[in-house]
Amino acid sequence: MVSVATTFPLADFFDNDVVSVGRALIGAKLEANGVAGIIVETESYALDDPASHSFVGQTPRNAAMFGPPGTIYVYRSYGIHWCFNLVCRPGHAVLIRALEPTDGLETIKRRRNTDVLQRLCTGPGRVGQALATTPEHNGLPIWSAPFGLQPAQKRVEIVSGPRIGISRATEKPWRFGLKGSRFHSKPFA
DNA sequence: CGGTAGATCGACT
DNA sequence: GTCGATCTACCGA
Repeated sequence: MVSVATTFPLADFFDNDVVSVGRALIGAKLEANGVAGIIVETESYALDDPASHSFVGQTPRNAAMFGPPGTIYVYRSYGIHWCFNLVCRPGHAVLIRALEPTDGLETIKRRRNTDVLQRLCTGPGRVGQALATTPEHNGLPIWSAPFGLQPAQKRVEIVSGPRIGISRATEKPWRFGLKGSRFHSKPFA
C-alpha cells in the first residue's frame, strides 16, 4: 500500500533554498479567501541578502519571516499595500508578485475595483488586495484555511531577471516568471 | 503614451 | 526626518 503518513508534504516543498522554491512556485495554484490563481511571478529574498527584510535580523514587523517552512509573511509596503510572502527556511521568503486569476473573478474585480483583467493581480500590492490578505494572516501555514497551494504538476519554462524596486543587491537575478505569461507586473528583458 | 506626485506606516538615521 | 520588495491619478505631449 501507499503510505501517506507524512504530516504536511508542503513543509518539505518549502524546506529548500529560497531560489529553488521561488522557481518551483511558478505554475503553482494559490488559493486564498475564496479566490485563486496561477503564480506567474515571484522574487526570492534570502537571509544573507541586503535586499531582504530579514537581513537586519528579527524585528516585530518581519517576525513571521523567521517562522517554519510554509509560513505566511505579510508586510505593509509604502504604507499602503499588503504584500504576500511564503517562508522557506527561517529568514528566507518568496514574494508573490503576480497571478493569473482563475477562480473568483467577480470577487477579485470587486476587491480591486476594476474589470481590467491585466490589472487584477499583476504586482505584489495588487496580489495582496485581490487575495484580501492582511496582517491577521501573518504566521499562518499556507496549507490550512483560508489558504491552499497546489504545486505545478508539470514542469514549466521559467524566465528570470533582476528584482524590482530594490536599491541593494540589484545584481541577483532572483525575479522569476512563467515564460510567455501575459500577467507579469513588468516584462522580462 | 511617459513622467511624476501623493498616499501613509514601520524601521532606521 | 527619510526611505522603501507599490499603485493610482493626473498632467502634458
